Amino acid sequence: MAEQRRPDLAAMLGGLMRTLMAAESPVLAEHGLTMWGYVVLSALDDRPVRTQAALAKAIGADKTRIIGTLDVLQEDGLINREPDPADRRVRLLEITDAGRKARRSAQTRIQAQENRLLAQLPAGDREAFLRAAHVLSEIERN
Amino acid sequence: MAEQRRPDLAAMLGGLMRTLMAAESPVLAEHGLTMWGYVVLSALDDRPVRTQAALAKAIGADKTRIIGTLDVLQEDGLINREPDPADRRVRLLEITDAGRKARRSAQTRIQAQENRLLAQLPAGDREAFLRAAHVLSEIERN
DNA sequence: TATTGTTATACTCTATAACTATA
DNA sequence: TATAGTTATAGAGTATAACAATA
Repeated sequence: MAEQRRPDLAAMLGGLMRTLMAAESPVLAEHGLTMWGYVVLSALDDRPVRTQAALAKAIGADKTRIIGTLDVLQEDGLINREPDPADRRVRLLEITDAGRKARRSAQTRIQAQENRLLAQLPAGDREAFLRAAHVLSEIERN
Repeated sequence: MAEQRRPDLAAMLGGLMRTLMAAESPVLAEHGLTMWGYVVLSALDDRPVRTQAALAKAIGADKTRIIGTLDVLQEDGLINREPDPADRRVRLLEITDAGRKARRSAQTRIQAQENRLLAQLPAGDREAFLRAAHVLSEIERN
């Protein structure tokens, strides 16, 4: 159980993130999506989020930061966004069919890119890596 | 070998990075270091980098972006930075004893934090995760 | 008075280009 | 003229606070 010397985890993941972003941003651009646009569509596709405040919290962003993104997604017909009749302060959010289609198309391409990177790992490590990433990404999300 | 549905790797790692940064930035602050200051000290400690241009390339930063960081590190006595007698355009960089001490103290604390996170994984996954992160972080660095 | 979403402001980061001092 | 480092400028991204409209 002795700790071995190793590079900082944050440094390794930071480098990997740069590689991933470089590979994926052209795919997003082809789909006419920004990174934040893709993040928002993904959040709305994976689980319904009623309000902008709930969405902001779900993706770890400030409520003011997502407004421009929502404006564009709405203009592009990728989300619906309308006042809640029961409480007209609130805007109800919903991904449209076009939004779902765009997101899933982008995701397929993005995960294919990711899989090409992951293919450089032995199968056992690859599975453990994804499993571990999933566990660790959910930590402190409370 | 069928691909399973999974969350995007970039999304998982992005969330984990946020967790790591939140945990580690207080440690850096206690040591009087910025994130970039720590990155620079680490690069200079791990392998000698002669010039600012070489350092910038090694850490994936623009040459103009590191200048302010170097100014502070030099003022604080954590690095030496002097013109190369053989080519006075070049500044030779070197970590000082104080710099090495600060870096290693910070790194010990940072890795302890990281190990607490990693402790939530089964031992096999933890080792595979670190191994995979190391392999993947070195990709495309050419 | 409190809450949701919006706008305005300022601040930080970063990228680009212009500059200097050497070679 | 080319290169290492620096400075200046402007642009993007973000955070904070003030605001409008509801409740």
